[in-house]
Amino acid sequence: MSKQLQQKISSTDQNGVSVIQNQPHNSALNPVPQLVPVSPGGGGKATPPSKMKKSSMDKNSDEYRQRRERNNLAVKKSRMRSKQKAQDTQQRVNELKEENERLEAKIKLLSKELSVLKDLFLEHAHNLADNVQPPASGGGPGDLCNNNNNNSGSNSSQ
Amino acid sequence: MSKQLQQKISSTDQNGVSVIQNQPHNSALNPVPQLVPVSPGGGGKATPPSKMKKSSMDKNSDEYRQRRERNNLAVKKSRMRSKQKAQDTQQRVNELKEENERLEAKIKLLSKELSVLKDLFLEHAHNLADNVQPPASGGGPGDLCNNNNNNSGSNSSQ
DNA sequence: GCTTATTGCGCAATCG
DNA sequence: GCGATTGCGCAATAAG
Repeated sequence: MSKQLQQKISSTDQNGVSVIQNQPHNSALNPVPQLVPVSPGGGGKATPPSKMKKSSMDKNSDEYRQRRERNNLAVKKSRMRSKQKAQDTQQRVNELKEENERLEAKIKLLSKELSVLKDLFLEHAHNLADNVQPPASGGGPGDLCNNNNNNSGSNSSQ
Repeated sequence: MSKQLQQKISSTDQNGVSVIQNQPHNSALNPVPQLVPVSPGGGGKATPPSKMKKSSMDKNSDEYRQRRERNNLAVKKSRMRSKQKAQDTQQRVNELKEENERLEAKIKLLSKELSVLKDLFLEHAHNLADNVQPPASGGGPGDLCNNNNNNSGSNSSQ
């Protein structure tokens, strides 16, 4: 992760020329009339800086083709990985979303349970304050011995 | 989103030739002696199928260059978006992870609260049983409110 | 049937 | 020197 100038540098393309002539070795059919510069070690050259690194710069060179092919392979591999990673990340998102929902559901349930228990507590406190034991009137669940059974299904492991 | 054959088809490259000569119009510096095939519509062409769709196939054609340039732009744009999207996805993962942790913490807290309340309840129930209710005669367990309480401290979720 | 968007691929520069 | 990444352009499709 440290490429910025590459853009400019790579734009060497602009002045340069890239010829692609894809034929490793099996040249059974060679329809292309060989339009390669073929000016590697030779003389002239009009390219400004003129690098001329090695003889490997030869497009005809066997070595050049090998290097290219290897690089192409590497590129393909790298891209596959990259794509795979992206996919994995996407999947991770989905998984996390699901887990989130589960957790929220659990929170909801626990909250409800807590609320019920607190209500029970309050009511009981009232009863104590008012009297000692008024007959449980209507709505209120005065039954203290009937509470901890709703959580039976809430222990869904993780 | 449906490419599979493209691989094979695109490998037309293999027999074909791709010449890149990057010079929109601004040819201030033109060190390269123009090594373009220049055999678009003109000459024989040895490419097997030989499509020759239109005159737009001319590499020299002005229109061709324009289309190429536009496509290059589109490509760049598309790739930028793609990259952006990937980044966003990654970020989403981080956010979701954080939220997950928050939720789990909350669950832990609620569970603890619940546990405490339940214990309180139990204790109270016992008191009631002991005091209000006279000890039921006989050895039988007169405690009616005591059946499912072993789980008091065992709110171990996951 | 045009245009733009997306995708696979190869090249070259660069990084590690 | 070598493989891995990355920006870029090309061509074939897909999508609109």
